[in-house]
Amino acid sequence: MPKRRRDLDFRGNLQAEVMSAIWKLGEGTVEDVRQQQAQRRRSAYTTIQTVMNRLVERGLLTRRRRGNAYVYRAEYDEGAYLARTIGDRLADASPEARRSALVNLVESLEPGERQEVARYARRIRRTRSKRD
Amino acid sequence: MPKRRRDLDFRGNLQAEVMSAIWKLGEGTVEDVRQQQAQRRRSAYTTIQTVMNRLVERGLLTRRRRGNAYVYRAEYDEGAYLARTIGDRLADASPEARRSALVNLVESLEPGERQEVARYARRIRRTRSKRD
DNA sequence: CGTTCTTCCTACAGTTCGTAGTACTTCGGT
DNA sequence: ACCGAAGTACTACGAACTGTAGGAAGAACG
Repeated sequence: MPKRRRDLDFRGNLQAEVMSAIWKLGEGTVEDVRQQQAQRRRSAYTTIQTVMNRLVERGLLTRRRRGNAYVYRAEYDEGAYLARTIGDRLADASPEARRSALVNLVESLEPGERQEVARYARRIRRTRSKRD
Repeated sequence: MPKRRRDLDFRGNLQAEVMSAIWKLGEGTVEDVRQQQAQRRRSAYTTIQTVMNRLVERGLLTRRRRGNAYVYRAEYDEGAYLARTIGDRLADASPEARRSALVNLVESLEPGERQEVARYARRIRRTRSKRD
């Protein structure tokens, strides 16, 4: 009987859409998020509400009252969330796969990003070598 | 009504366990995979079989006959799979989040890995700068 | 043939997701 | 003080995914 709960993570498309909207807006009400959807395929108010409350239950969003309504915000910013889920994946992998994935990853970066990664890596190295 | 299918991806624990076993073994039969489970919580033969066949349906495993039984192998090696799912995540993220996640990621690497990443990044840069 | 290994097909209950209706609450007016 | 609009809470439901596995049936061997 399935009972897991990968702690932080969401699989659904709508959930991803909601998180994405909140990250973009910084914070927002149910209606705000709803307005972010293309007017064509806009969900019912209650649909978004349900999804958002489920995300609150799971600790991905928090909400606080503002007047009559609730304003939701993300518990983690997008970068942190991303880093975390990626880190989890890497953590579960074998060392070889990890290595291989990193190489692939570097390969896929934009030149600017690659440069920044390299620079940052070097910086850490310099900083830490003083202490070791 | 949920209809998605994130193409390549699996969420279940048992599925992850199976993939992991196959990656470790290189290839294997249902029984081989089953033997990889701790004897305590070993699933029924048919349970593993079902899961493996579902993974075949989704293109994560392939199988071919060997005598009476089927031998399963992974369609993608672990590194490729990992790189791919991570790449997908990064692709969906905003540029800032992407950047931030990469920095976090570099931070979390082992010194050796970090060095390798930096070296590899530099190598690509050198190689490609000749052409630009 | 009977036993054994395996496969195929079928089933089922627990969970997540998307979707939304209904009924209640609360606030800003009139 | 009463009404309508906005928002919330609660409830529901079907589809998909998962883990779990039983039973029928085929191939293989003694």
